[in-house]
Amino acid sequence: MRVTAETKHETRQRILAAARKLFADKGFAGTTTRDLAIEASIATGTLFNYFPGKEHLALEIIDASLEAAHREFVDTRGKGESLEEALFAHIAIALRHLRPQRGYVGDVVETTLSPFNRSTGANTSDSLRVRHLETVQALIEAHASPSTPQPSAVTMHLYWTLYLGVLAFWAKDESTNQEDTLVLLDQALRLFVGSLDTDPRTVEISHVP
Amino acid sequence: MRVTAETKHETRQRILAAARKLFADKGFAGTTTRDLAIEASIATGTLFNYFPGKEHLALEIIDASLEAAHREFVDTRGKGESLEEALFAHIAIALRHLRPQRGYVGDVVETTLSPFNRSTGANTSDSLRVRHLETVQALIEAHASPSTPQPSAVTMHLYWTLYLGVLAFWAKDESTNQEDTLVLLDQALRLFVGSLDTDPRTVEISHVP
DNA sequence: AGTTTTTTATGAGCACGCTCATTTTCTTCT
DNA sequence: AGAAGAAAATGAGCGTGCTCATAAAAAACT
Repeated sequence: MRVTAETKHETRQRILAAARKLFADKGFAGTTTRDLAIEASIATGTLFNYFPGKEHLALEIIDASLEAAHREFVDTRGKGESLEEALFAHIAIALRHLRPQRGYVGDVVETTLSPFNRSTGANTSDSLRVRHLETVQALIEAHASPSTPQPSAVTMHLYWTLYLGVLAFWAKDESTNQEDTLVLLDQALRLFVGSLDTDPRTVEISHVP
Repeated sequence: MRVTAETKHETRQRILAAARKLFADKGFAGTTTRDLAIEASIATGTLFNYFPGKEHLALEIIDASLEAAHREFVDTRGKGESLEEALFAHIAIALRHLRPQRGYVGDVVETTLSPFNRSTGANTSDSLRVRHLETVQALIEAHASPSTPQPSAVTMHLYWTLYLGVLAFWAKDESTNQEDTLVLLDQALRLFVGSLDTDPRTVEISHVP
């Protein structure tokens, strides 16, 4: 039993290694599941015994990078940091860790992380989003002034929207080291953080055409 | 030549009608190009003589709705309207016109309108985005106070991001008549409009980790 | 060790979006 | 009207991602 379990783990890693290599080389769409199988020395069908699909494979790679980023973020928190600075660092670190996957993050995000995504139970993409949002919410609460209300679901949706927008820009950013993305990130966060203190309950819906 | 030209137009319309019907009935993913061909009484290959692909079909349907919405918007402009009110009306009218397509707008937007989208020249999705952004930019300039700077590319990207976020929410909104979406829309626009007067040039990039 | 039961690997095959050589239909020229 | 050329329709077929009956291997039992 021991042997088999280890073998399974090795096969899993071999598949992930193949995916990292081929996705980076030929892109996500340019890599076929048959390519992956050959690179990992397995049959085409075997891949699907380990992962529910090609997309999930990319998601797992991205997830690992984001987890590493999160650990670095937690380890490097300074004290007198503003909420905006903390969020900026959180995302900037994530982008740095995602750099090897920059070529294909878009392919996965657009179909899987997007809020358009049909939410089919608890999968990796859900946990990825939930984990990120929980971190952000915790940061907001830690920095909240007494007058600041608890962030609503709508507010968090807005945050996620802005986050995806930044990711999208970054994936296509041609500027050196994607430094333009940081300008966008700064503006997006300023917008978001600035909106936290305004009370969203004074909304008028009456001017619907 | 007359006859053929008319016939071609009729076939085109028949395909679009088939797409409207089947996409609404069985969803975008649930409709195969073979289904569409049968419904439109043509061969599978013929469909691709009229449209570059299945996705483009959905896009054209959505585009038509948005064009109708735009005409209505232009026709119903009141005078003493604030920028926020104008943008609100612009989008709310669009959502009303898109209602028949609500079930599958997401499928198209996530892969085609998303800024992740590889921009391959001038296609329908590009023109759709460009047209929308031009309208918005015109509205902003029409309402601008002298102190307000011309909206930058980054600002417009932020707007587009927020717009897609609203669309995403709307597509999944289970509340009666999607009224929750209007709350989100209001908050998103307040955020955006409020940010227009702040000068984005005072950005610091030095606090990159 | 031999037998049964469970787990894992395999690759032929499916449905899909889409292509393209061929056939069919329409137009133009004499 | 008939021949030659142009335009459009056709459906067999390709390459996908993924499935599933079957085979091989491992584990659990006498």
